[in-house]
Amino acid sequence: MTQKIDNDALTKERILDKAEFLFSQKGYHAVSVREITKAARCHVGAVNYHFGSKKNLYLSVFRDRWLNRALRMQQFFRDSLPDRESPTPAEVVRALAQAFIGGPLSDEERLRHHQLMAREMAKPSEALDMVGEEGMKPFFKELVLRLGPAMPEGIGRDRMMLNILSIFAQVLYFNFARSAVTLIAGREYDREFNAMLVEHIIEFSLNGLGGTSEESRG
Amino acid sequence: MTQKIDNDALTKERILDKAEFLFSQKGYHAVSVREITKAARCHVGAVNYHFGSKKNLYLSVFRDRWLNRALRMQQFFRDSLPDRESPTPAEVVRALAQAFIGGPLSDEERLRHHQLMAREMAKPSEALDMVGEEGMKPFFKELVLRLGPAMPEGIGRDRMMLNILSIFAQVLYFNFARSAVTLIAGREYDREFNAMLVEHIIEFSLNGLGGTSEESRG
DNA sequence: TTGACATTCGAACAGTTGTTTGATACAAAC
DNA sequence: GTTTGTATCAAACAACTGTTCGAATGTCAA
Repeated sequence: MTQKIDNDALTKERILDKAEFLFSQKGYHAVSVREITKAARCHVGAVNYHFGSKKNLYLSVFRDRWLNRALRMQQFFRDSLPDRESPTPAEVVRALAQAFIGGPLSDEERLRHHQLMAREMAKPSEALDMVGEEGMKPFFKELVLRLGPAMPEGIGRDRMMLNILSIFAQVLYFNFARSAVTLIAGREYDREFNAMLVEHIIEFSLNGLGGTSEESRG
Repeated sequence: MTQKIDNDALTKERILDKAEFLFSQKGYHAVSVREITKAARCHVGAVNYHFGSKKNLYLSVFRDRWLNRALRMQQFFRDSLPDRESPTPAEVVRALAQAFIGGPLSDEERLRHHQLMAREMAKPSEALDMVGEEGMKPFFKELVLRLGPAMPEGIGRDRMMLNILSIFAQVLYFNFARSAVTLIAGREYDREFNAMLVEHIIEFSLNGLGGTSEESRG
């Protein structure tokens, strides 16, 4: 009764995958259900059958895809930290940047991930509430705890949050604003440029954090 | 023959204004012509009469509104620079950040401005080409010229561009991602928080630039 | 007043939107 | 075999999309 053998779950999964791709590329309203089903090689009713509505399909993308990836990146970040008790801020920032720029995600996955989030930030929906509570907030709290004790003394909680946000700002920007960066920098996102970006964000962020370490020359 | 006396030009201007507001808030596809005309208190045909098409209305928003504001901010930046021959990178960055965060724009104008651009970067259209060529590229070239001679020696052109992009990344982010920042930071964008943001971006950017000055405590 | 003009209005256009429905196919349980 | 539950498919739904059209309106020049 649950599923046939093969094509059943696959159809739902195909829809989810194509929907995520198209939503990330064009945004919610610019993508029609028919465009999704065409890409997923199924019929229009399939979306409402499997997900109830277009809106719910969009939420499912965040629940079943985005959140998983976010947690994977967070785990990668923890595994990248040195074994010692209290890593230096520099080490935390480096692990953070590497997890979110390099990390466990393929280039294409990362592009989807950050474009979806950028759109969600530009016009928040229930999706942001959900992944915000279950994915972003807890991780942010964790970051504050890790960075807190070792930060330049006297720095306020507010100031520290802003620092972390500035790091995410760059990670997000250099992913979702690729076209503008390409236009301005006159460079494509090839392997070499990607590597340069990683190094730049790490260095810029380490310095920005307060120049707490000479490790910034990475 | 050209215009009536009053309501003529005003209708076109009202459409442009409401269109800009709605486009910046929801994005191109999420806004219907009827929604715009309803907000502008005119009739559906008015858009096609005055602008030809919805797409052209969108382009007009960038041509007649966005570009003007960009140029105004750039001029404000120049006027903020000290009179001396070659301002230090710190002075340039400070003038830059202040022009784009504070500057000649009202809070609401700035919000519109950066949200429009963020959307355009997420999915570029002809609009980005246009304002890219006429607004962004020339200003970027100017920045490179101003910063170039005084930067930490040996820094590559590429690296310098990335530094500037990282500054813009923050300016853009803290404007278009207000909801996420509010969610994470637990603070509204009140006057106090805005002031803190300005100071943070300047400090973070000055440090990120390479810690070239102790002025960073500004 | 007359004519020319630009603008407004209301209605309608054809096309697309998300969603619903009923028929059909198919596998597993009885 | 029959029954049961699930998935696929095609057709249709009403609502909305951007755009076009012709009549009406108001304003200026002659």
